[in-house]
Amino acid sequence: MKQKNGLSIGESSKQSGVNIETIRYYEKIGVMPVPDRSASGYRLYGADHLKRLSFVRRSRQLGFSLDEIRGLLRLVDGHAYTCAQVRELTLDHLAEIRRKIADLKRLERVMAEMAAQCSGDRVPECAVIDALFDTRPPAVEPSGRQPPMPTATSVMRRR
Amino acid sequence: MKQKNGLSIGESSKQSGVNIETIRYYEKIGVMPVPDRSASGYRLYGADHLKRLSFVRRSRQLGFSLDEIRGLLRLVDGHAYTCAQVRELTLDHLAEIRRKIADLKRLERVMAEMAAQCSGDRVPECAVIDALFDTRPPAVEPSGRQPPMPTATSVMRRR
DNA sequence: TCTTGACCCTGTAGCGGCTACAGGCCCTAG
DNA sequence: CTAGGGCCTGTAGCCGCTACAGGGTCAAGA
Repeated sequence: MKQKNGLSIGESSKQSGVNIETIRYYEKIGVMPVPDRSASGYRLYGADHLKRLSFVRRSRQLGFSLDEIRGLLRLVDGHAYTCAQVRELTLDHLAEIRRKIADLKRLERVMAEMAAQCSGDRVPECAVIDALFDTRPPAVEPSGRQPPMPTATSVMRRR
Repeated sequence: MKQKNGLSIGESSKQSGVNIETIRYYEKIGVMPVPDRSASGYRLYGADHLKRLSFVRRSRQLGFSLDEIRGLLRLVDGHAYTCAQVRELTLDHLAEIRRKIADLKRLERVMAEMAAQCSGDRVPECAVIDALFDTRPPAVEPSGRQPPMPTATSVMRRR
């Protein structure tokens, strides 16, 4: 598997935990650099590629968007980042996570309340359905934009 | 705006809070029924359509996927649902929300810890970057599938 | 009556972040 | 020499919309 000048994409995938298709995708969108190729056209990766792949994976796990990761990588690549810059991105992201948590907690409360209304009866009447058919507008809107989480998380108003 | 046989799509959009394009999209994917048309081909909506639109909107706000909503609507349309069936869907959904909250809270902790390591110095060394480059695997995997939230929410292992 | 502008129509393409294929080449083990 | 796994490129699909382009329709004002 291991050529003298690098690892195959499959080996890199195993070691970094990033899917093969995803590695090629990252290359296509410019998150990963174009790698060297073997004589027969196979991609060859070195230790620096592996580190970068792990960086991207880790950042994705932490919920950074690929765009945010591009920003982080630009700083890293330029060796020009300050800790303060990085912290700012991190804190922005943290704030967004907290917004999501708050939204989901409101959601949780509403769902739990709806479920609690259910008697489990066989009749075609159900508090949940009634609540969903209720046309009153929700009182709490989701806190700002949340593009990484397309399903809305706003909440019905208190009953 | 109001024709004798129904509301225009724009009026329905305003009253239901569902975007015009989204209403047409719902029709295309079969969540909304094909409406009557005026002589000139305009869609005409009645009170039942408005109720259904509100139902879908409300359910989306509560994080139900369109597929789950289709399930709810099938029950409603058949007038054959039991409260127990609906409650089951609701509780499933509630469990998923709770998983997401738990994942996000782990995330929050890790991000906050990382940010706290930051000194704000100008030097090109940063605890956040270091942590992201750290190749150790995360200890906590995300709890099951979470397709509605594509950004991963697994978390690095405790430092 | 004509014109303007708001509305509506269909159809298609794009978003993010992948994933899954189709149809081919390459490489190694038996 | 053949079978199988790996790798290649390119394209299409997933969700839940949103944003066009390129037209038709309708009502109010000059």
